[in-house]
Amino acid sequence: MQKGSAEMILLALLEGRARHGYELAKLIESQSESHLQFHVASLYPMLYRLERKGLVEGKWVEKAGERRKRYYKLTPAGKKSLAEQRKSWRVFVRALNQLTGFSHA
Amino acid sequence: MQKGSAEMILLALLEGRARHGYELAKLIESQSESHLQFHVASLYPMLYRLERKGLVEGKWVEKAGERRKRYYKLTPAGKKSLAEQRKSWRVFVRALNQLTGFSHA
DNA sequence: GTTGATATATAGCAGCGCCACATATATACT
DNA sequence: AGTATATATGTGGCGCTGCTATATATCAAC
Repeated sequence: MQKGSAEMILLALLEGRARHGYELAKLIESQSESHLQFHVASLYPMLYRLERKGLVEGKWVEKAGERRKRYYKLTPAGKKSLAEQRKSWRVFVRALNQLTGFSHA
Repeated sequence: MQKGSAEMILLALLEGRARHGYELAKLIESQSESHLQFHVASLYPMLYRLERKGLVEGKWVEKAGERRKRYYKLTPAGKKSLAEQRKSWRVFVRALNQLTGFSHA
């Protein structure tokens, strides 16, 4: 997995709605047909980091007959950061393509 | 700049012909219109790493009236590694696109 | 003769993601 | 009742990658 992109992916997945850690991991693995997978153990520290940076906000949710879960959602700062990361991602891919002829198709 | 991609870029640039460190840095900066730039100081350690891993091979070249330069070229292992990295890069971009709707165009 | 471009080198550091391990609960199988 | 599996979160330690700062040396230009 491409280093440095994990954060961007997490933010993107939280864009639509709040999700909890385990859900994110499963989502990434299934949606990408196991091409991307990052280890659950990496995920939680990453979420803490994002929370510490103010990009996401976590909230404990407890339901009867279920384990407690921590749902994360994007903060305004998180949305802004995601937009910037999307932009620089596009710039990067374009530049890489030009430099090396690496195709994306 | 996307972490983990520097190595791939260097290998790709050495694919055609041998180049020296400073040339690589300038090439990356100019060809990408300064969108990608990595600092000269990062470059040399990276080249040593690639050499230690057997992916490139360095050779000192001395010419009268010029500073000595160290030209690096791809080894067979380097070519193989580049091919693999290109492949997984494509897989990654496709998966990312599917997961997040990130465009590359 | 000093500045700027060319060219290489090293020490130290922070972030990112991995691995191994740990904990706890609900469900399903046997 | 016992056990395995899936769900869900947490932690300590580690290695790689790339950055910053700094150093050295030569050539061209002014």
